[in-house]
Amino acid sequence: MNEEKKQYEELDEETLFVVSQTFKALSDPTRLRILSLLSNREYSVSQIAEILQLKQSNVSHQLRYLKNLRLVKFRREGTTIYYSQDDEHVIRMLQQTIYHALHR
Amino acid sequence: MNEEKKQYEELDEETLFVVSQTFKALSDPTRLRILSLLSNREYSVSQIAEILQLKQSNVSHQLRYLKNLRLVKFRREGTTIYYSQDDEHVIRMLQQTIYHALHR
DNA sequence: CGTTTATATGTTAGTGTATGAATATATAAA
DNA sequence: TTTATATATTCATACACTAACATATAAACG
Repeated sequence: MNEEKKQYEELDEETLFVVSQTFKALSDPTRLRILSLLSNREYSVSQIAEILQLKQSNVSHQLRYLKNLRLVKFRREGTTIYYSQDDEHVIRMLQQTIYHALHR
Repeated sequence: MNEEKKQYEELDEETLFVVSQTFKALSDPTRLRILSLLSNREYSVSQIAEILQLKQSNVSHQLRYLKNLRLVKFRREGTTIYYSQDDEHVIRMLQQTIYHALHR
């Protein structure tokens, strides 16, 4: 009745950090909206700001955050920078969870 | 070159809230460790605290948090309360993400 | 009832995060 | 090279979150 505790193998710290970071990226409504938008196709920063009614600086902040986690990528075209999603797994997870939330 | 903005249908606020809440639950390392532990089988509060080396009050707080989101459930046996996971979808998502993090 | 054990809750200090205003940088066009 | 446009960054601030300690509640049992 006492030995049963011993079996569980803990997650290593590195994995724990990566996983929690990933979920943290998805825990903010603004980032969720941006990622959800980008799951379809690429958009420029100003397009994102206009569509989602956000300040440009806010969009830039969140895109940097997402870029650091390699959840989005970008390409430049003149002065315009187009962002798109860069992690199929995360996008799939997001869409599944949205579906799940809509059909509860 | 201007009309392409109009198509995107925004997530409604309720869904956005539910989804971000769910991910927020998973964004904290302590809650992740607890949920990961509970994905196998049920454990009492004191067992969780001992296995994960957490303060009892901390475990209780996190369990209440997870319970409010219906991610865990519990049953009482005398003074002991056993908690177990209560959302297959979230557990699956967690395990997939752990797997993904381990094999990158 | 009083005591012990298991769990829950209130409170608070420290830390982290999201946002916006102002400003800087970068590219293109004139 | 000046000007306009798009994006990034810096800085300040308000707010949220985590974890710990202290305390309360609830059940079991003598």
